[in-house]
Amino acid sequence: MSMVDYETVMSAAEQKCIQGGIRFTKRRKQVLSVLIEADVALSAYEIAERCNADSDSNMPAMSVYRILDLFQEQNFIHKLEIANKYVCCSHISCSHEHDESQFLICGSCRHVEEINLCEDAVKALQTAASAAGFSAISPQLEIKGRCAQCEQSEGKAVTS
Amino acid sequence: MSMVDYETVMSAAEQKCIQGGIRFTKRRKQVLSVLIEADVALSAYEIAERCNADSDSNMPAMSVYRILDLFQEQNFIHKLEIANKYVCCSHISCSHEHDESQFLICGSCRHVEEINLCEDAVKALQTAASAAGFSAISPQLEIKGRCAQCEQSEGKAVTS
DNA sequence: GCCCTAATTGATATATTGTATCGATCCCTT
DNA sequence: AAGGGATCGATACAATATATCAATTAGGGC
Repeated sequence: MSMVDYETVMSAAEQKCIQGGIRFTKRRKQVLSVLIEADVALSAYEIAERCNADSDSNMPAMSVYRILDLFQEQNFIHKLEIANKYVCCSHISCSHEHDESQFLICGSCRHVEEINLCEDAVKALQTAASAAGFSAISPQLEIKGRCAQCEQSEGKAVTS
Repeated sequence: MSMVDYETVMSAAEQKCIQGGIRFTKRRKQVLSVLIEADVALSAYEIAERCNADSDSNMPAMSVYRILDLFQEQNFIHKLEIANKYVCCSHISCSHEHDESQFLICGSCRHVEEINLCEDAVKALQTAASAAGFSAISPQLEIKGRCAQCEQSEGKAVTS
């Protein structure tokens, strides 16, 4: 999220918008900025709040949802459906194809960590999925777990 | 879900409640019945509707949520957080330990299919998770994909 | 059997997340 | 400059979930 250079990502996004025939408007820049600069996954309403935090802008949640939908189509962001939150894709400015992404999500505090699974594990998932008639699994995987901090602090079980 | 015998599951649940010192009340029986007999994952409000469908019962959604929480603690059911729906655990009446469960969820139509991953794939997930500081991943895995029917019918991409 | 206590339920309000709709505005193309 | 599609504003509403507190019910000891 903040490992990549802000300007690089923003201009890459702008280029991809132009190539896709859509506009990279002020609203859209605001939302992408917030997501690039966030070090955690954010809900749509949290994104709206952050857009409105330090300016005279009035970003309605409705617009955030519209822009998030657009960004998902463009593969600029991922929705973490387990957490109902959104994160910036770490490969916006990469020229190569969209990678698989795997996210660990803490069942207690909802902390999110991005990991890289070995290819074999991913292949095993693909195989199991196609055996069940699912022709394509999403390149994105959400895994619910329990982060070190929560594990340490108290013993309440992960809701399975 | 309906591969297991209704009576077997209900009485196993009753036994586990007694052992856990909680009551297996009429309300709770209603909810579990609905989930056992459902062949698809249901939302909390859908469960309430089905409870109220063919009787003079008036199950409020509030009660459904309370009972679902309880059942999750007892490992009677799973919440599919990607779909915001609930399914009966297929191992309520098993004496052995709670198995891993993996659910494929169609990103288009939300159809749910339960699969069994090979141990190696699960181990790979566990390893990757602990490398990232997640001490325990949930035994349940939700995988978003695209079911055969949706793949066939139209070409809209899975939201990644 | 009766009472005490804790578990369970009822009832209501409210928070959070997300979708639908329709008119206004902006901006590119001609 | 005008037409038309993309974008945005504004409002309403649906779906999912939590908080709270009073009322009721059910077991366990006497």
